[in-house]
Amino acid sequence: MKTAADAKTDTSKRILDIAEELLLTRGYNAFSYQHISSALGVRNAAIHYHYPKKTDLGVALIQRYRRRFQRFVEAQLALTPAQQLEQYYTLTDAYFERDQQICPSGILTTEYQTLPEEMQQEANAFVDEMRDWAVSIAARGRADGSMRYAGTPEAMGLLMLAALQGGLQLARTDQAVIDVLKIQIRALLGLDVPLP
Amino acid sequence: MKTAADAKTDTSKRILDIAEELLLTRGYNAFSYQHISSALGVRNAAIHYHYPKKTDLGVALIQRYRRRFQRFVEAQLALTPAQQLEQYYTLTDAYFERDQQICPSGILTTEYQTLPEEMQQEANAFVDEMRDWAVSIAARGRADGSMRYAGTPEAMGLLMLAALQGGLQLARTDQAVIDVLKIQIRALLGLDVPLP
DNA sequence: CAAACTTTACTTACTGGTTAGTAAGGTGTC
DNA sequence: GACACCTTACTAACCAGTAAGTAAAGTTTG
Repeated sequence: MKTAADAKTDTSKRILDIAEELLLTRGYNAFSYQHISSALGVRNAAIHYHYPKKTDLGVALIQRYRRRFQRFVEAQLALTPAQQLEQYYTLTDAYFERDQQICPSGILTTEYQTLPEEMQQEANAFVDEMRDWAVSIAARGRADGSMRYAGTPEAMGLLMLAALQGGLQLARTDQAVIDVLKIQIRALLGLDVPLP
Repeated sequence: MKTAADAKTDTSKRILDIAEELLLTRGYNAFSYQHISSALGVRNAAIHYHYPKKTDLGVALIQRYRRRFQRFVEAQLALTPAQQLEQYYTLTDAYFERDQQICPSGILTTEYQTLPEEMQQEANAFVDEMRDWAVSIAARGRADGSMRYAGTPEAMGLLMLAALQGGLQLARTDQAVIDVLKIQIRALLGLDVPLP
């Protein structure tokens, strides 16, 4: 009898884990099947067995992000907008603390022009989902009166997404960037700065 | 007699121009000397004659950006902060309209971990200079009363830089991003929206 | 229950293409 | 004839991807 865990082979999942690490630190064009196979202790062709083309691996990576992000969002539907923002911050910190990774949308949109079309489409969908979530935080915050800011929720959500995406990249040259941006976004939203 | 123009050979400059286009559309890791030589109609080794290592080309590119950006900043010292911001917007638009390019700091910080150390140092300096300029706009705007915003000028300048850097990348999936961000940043600075 | 097969998850060994980089030579100009 | 600016011709490394084979586990069938 097959267990649910068999659906995704252990090796298959470990390939995704290693590829994810490589994608967020080096970018899609700057990692190879060699990197993965040597990290995993198998031969090159073994990676091709699980993901025949590099495009297949790239698409699988983004799809996993999308599923994960959807669960992340759903798990926080009951939180206040301010709490949701803090969760977003926690996510951002987690990326940076793990080898100065940047967020997936940052890699995918930066390398966009060189990505195969199937990856571009997945990237579009992923960016849309992240943007929708940021906008919904801004919209709910305004609706319940907990956030006060200029402009529309659509624009404010987009600004938060863009600033944190750019911020994670800039943090590689100065790690203080993230904290400064987190505080500034709270300030622009009219939120009280949490006591240390 | 040598003219001043000979200091930088015509071919040498054209290599930089083509490399710049490739860097801002494809990224440093995703363009090769082949791309340049075929675009220029010369052989591969001719590029190596002018820039022996790819690192040399990369460093030369960033240094040219830095000189160009310094002239850009100096040419606008006399403008009001709001006018300086509009010039920054114009620069941002120019990138996007040219084959959906992104800003150099976006490429350099995203690919940062894979860049040779000499390029990393140049990139650090370049990012610092861009950041300083953004901060100075926010600072002068507050000082002369033309801009009203929450937080410190340092934080607000950094936020503008991060948002526009991220925004140029996100614009590849939705071109309306830039305009939305430009309007939102004006709003957050308490600037009147210019009439269309 | 066991022999016969099919499938899974690899391996070895390879191809053809691209990469940065080099060495040596040619050509025109001051 | 020295120098600037290129060429041809090459190397060694790496890249994604493929073909064929293998060992073990699972499945089917007599």
